[in-house]
Amino acid sequence: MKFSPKDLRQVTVFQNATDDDLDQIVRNSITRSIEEGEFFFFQGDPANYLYVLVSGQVKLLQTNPGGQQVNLRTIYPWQMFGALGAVREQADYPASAQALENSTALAIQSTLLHEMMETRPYLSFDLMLLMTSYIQEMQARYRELATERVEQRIARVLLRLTAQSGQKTDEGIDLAFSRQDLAEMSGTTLYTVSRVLADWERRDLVRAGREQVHITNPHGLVRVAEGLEK
Amino acid sequence: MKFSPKDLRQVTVFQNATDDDLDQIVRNSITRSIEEGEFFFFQGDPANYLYVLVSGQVKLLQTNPGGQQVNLRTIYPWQMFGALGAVREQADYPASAQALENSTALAIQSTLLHEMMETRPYLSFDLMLLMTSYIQEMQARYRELATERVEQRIARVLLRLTAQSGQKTDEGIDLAFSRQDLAEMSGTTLYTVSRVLADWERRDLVRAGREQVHITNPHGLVRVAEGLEK
DNA sequence: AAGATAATTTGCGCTGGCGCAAAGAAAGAA
DNA sequence: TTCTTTCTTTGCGCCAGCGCAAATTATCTT
Repeated sequence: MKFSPKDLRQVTVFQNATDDDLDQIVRNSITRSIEEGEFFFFQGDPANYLYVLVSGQVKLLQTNPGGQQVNLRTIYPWQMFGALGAVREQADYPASAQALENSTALAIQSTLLHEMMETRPYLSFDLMLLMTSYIQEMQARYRELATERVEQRIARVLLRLTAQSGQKTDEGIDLAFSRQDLAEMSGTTLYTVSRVLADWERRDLVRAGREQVHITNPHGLVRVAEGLEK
Repeated sequence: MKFSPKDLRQVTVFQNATDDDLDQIVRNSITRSIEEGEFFFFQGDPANYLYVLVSGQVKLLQTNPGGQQVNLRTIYPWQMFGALGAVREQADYPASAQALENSTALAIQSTLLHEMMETRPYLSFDLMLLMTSYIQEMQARYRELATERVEQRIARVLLRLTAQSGQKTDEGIDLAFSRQDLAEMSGTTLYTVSRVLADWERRDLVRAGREQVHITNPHGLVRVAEGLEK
């Protein structure tokens, strides 16, 4: 997986970086490729690197003491991950990062980031803006989990995924996720996801396949997410 | 409610500020006092100010389209709030801020903050650190809500409140919150909170009164939060 | 002290969603 | 092709937690 320093400008936090900055980052970083199912890092590991995904797809997940998992977010190319641990000195990653498909990422030393932040105000500012958007998203998801019922939450997950990664075809939108994935993303179980999708299929909102959801009626799905339907 | 600019150094984000900076902030800000139950701002208002609580207690809450509320966080003196909206230009507050008791806060113009951030790198850096800690907290709470049952979540809320504001007396810890408050904080209903507290009282973990919870056995409560009990 | 108000408790019935288990379907391996 | 693995569906029973309603208790007024 080849890329040039300037590709890094697609990363929101690096959009204001100089060419020199980008060169320096790439020179001092390493490229890591891992296969589907493997992990870039685990929750609790010392956060010595922060990552920029170059290709593939990565999910961030948290595990509770009992071993249950929650999906926090899915990472797409040129998004940063692992930054939460890496911005603090001596911190640990608060989540694990698992590749959903064969993936390549640039691993940037946390210490390098710290050094750069000292002399480049744009960096902490842009990082701060990124963090605020994450907070807002987490707050919204928290509210949804606390107040909305499963059907709505699954609908929201599908709509969010559509915005992030949906492949638009002539007739609707294709999403490639298993029932288990969707369950972790919406805070429910794969059984319930399966039943809900089956119901939606009867109502001609989606067509569901193995590790695949095809949204035929996005507008109807929005109505479900709003709680208007039913 | 009188205070001097130097008091602002208790605010984590201002701990590295110069005396001049603090003077300038106070000179360009206004002090707002409101009574219990009133709001400093509402979700959706344009975020023209960010606040520092001087005295009292404020809760941040989000309302969904259907009108249901979720408690996001409780603010104590010398904590900042409303910053999430205020750091972005032209943004709205993502939550409402309601006084839990008569409260006074310093209202700092968002534009002033923006200006200061341009020339004072420590500001965006410290804000960024603050934001990362919020994210981690929200992620943890999200995970709890998704994977843990009500009893555990209420126990965690009580323990979190203990750490933040608990008045330690000879025999345990006093917390002043209504069943409704605790319900909103743990994502459940006041009925369930009432029943759980009644059960805990039988098991000598707490003593409950009107708008009051007295934790007699914090260690036992930790066991409940961990899911070990029962 | 009596009345008004607000917070809390608790009985009761209900249901949304969980999760086991077994069967079916799709994809991959040999 | 056949076997294996992985994902998905669905019947079934169950229960945690919800929420109404009515009673009880605490606090505040006058």
